[in-house]
Amino acid sequence: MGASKTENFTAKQNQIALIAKAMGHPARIAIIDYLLKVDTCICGDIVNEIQLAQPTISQHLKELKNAGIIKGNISGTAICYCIDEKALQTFQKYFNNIETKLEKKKSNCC
Amino acid sequence: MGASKTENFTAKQNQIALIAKAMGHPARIAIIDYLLKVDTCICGDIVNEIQLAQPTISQHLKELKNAGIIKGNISGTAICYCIDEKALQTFQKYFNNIETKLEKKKSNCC
DNA sequence: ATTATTTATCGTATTATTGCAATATAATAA
DNA sequence: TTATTATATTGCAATAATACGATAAATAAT
Repeated sequence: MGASKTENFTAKQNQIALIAKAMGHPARIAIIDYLLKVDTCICGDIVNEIQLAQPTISQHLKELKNAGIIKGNISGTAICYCIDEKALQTFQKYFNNIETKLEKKKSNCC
Repeated sequence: MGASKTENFTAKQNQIALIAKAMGHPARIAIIDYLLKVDTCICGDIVNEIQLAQPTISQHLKELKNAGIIKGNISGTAICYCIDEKALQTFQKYFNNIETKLEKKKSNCC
């Protein structure tokens, strides 16, 4: 693409967009869902859970990690991934703020 | 890209990813922020607010509309856009669910 | 040391996104 | 009708994302 003109926007806007973008793929939502379901942090059986090739899953994990949504821990030959709450909490705060603003405004164009 | 294999995922996962994807660009976050700031629903001065060409803004508006995040209303030659709360509420529900699950699990891999 | 296991990286084909100039469309105003 | 105004669409170039086969890297087991 033409690169996004990130310099036109605030740091906050770029940060929120980054997290949202990382969540903008069903495979990555499925990974998040799975990590929330299994109470212990799970590594490579995500490949079995989701019908995508191992390199593809690895790539998705990398993007979630870059966005700060998950974190990993080496454990033998495997790597244990789990949710990193910080990014999700940042995003939730943004959403709670949106809801507060929506409640205050009753005007609606349609 | 290779097309996303949406058929591998649940309707819910695809829906959440769709909304997140629409929010995955700082210009679109800026548009949402602006629509929340101006209490009356505003149309084309988004172009003045954000330093991008008019066709680019129009395209971003289209994507937000497709995701159900905003809605528009023809008003003379202008079009009045405003937040459509439904999609955002769907997303927030998903997030509140995540937070509930995170609170219940104290285990952490790192 | 050799082999098995697990995850990451590389290379590449395919498709999607970003951005804008040019142009089209639609409603209003003159 | 002929501008004027506001928004959408088209077309295109540049770049990013998706997916996977092949391969590498790193640890564990034999």
